[in-house]
Amino acid sequence: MGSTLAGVSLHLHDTATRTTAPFTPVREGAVSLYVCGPTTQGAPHLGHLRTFLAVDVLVRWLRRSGYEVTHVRNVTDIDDKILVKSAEAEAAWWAWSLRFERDFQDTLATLGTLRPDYEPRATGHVPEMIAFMERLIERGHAYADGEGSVYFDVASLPDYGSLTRQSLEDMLDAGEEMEPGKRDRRDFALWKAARDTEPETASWDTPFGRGRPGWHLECSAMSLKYLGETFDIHAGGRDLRFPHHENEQAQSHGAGYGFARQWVHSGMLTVDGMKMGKSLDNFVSAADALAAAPAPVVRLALVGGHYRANVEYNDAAVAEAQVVWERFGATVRRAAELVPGEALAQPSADLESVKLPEAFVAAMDDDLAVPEAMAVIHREQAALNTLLATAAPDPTLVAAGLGRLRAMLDVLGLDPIGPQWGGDTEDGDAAHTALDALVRTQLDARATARAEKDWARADAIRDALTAAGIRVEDGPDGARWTLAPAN
RNA sequence: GGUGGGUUGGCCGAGAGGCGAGGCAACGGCCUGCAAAGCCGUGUACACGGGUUCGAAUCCCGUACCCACCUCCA
Repeated sequence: MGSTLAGVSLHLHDTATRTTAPFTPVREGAVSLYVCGPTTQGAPHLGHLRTFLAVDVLVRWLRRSGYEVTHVRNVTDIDDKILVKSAEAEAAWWAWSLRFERDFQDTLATLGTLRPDYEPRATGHVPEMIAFMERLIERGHAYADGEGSVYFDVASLPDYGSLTRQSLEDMLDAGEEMEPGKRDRRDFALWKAARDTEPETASWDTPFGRGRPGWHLECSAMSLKYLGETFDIHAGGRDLRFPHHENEQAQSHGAGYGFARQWVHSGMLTVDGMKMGKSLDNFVSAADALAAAPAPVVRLALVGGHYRANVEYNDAAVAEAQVVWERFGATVRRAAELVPGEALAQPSADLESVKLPEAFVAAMDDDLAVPEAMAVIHREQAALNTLLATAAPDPTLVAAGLGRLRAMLDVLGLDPIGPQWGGDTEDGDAAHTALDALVRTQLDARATARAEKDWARADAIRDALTAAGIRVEDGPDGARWTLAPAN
């Protein structure tokens, strides 16, 4: 690790400049990355997950490239909707929030994502937010309305709108109702005054009155605390660009901080071409998706496209991912059987020493061109399959090909026998060992029948195994078996 | 109305001035006792109309349609 950093190779697209340029972090060899995490108002759906999966691939690639990555993903654990929904459910807002925070974390773990280095909660950073607001007020970019709310003075910041290229005049046209405490309807809330209808636990005392965090402010405060005044990458879903990211940037620039040097925005997950979401009621919950297909298949369906493009999610896409995933697994397992000793249970860490094919590196370095990288993976897989089809494949060559294939798949979090999918537990499992012994007796009987050219008996045995969900494959070195896919 | 993105073969999906990325499906072949798996081959596609060029899916002009954000949204 670390040695691959010779020269800048990764090029990343920056939403702010709309260009793809060489990536150079503030601190050589280290990358600081902030991503807007979930608002824990409800169960995760696939649209939410797509962003975090895209970031996961980015983090994996940065680490694989030798960077030391600090990955921070916040949890918005208090907001209007959390209060409304928890009240409707007659639950404490904080219990409601934690429930879905855990749901998100469990789901992301199921999908094989690496844990962020920290997942700060908004409610844990009230003092930092107060300090941030005081600083903004001092510098003339914010004002308190005297009722407990604090607003950002949009007109005070010349570069407001620069991230999304919107002019202040145009924003006036989008007619939003003027809230009483605002000086200008385009101003946004940094801090929201407590309301009588809301629980006592949902507000905090501040010099400006009692209230609770505004959505935008928390991200500026938390990124400052954990990543510093200037950090490398701010990531998030494309739909967050305005107002959220624009407002975050306004706050941090207004406070005199460099803030994010680069913006990475992922495309939306779509259904029939339209953004998956609650408002259209076209979303697929993570739970439903994971009940319908294995986790790695869902993962493949979500990370297989380019991160900046929209990804269409439907039954056909899942079915295709399923086929591709099974083929990856079949090739990797067949190859692993031929590599002596440790290779079977080779931990992912060892894959880091594998030299990746240049075409794969070039694809990933080109703004994470996963579809192109996939093409390289398929080529490597075909070559390995060809090798495996020969009578007595050279184990050294098999090991090399297997290492390359697994290492590439691992970058996408899709190594079929990697630790995130439980490793190669199938072979260590007692039930599997017993089943293997039983199936072997059947296969031996079939081999005898075949040797005697008793095709009827041989086929009857195979049919019985097939009916039991066992797929028989004849190869140059005899028959092998696999469990037919469950889904 | 403003801002940004898009329209590629049966389906999905890259590419971005000259060589048909890749995947799924289909068909054909090889292998096989037959299968399965695997391998090989087969598709001349780039919304429409003009233009630039020796050459355009790729550049320019125009048109149509779609999507996202501009309000909470990953």
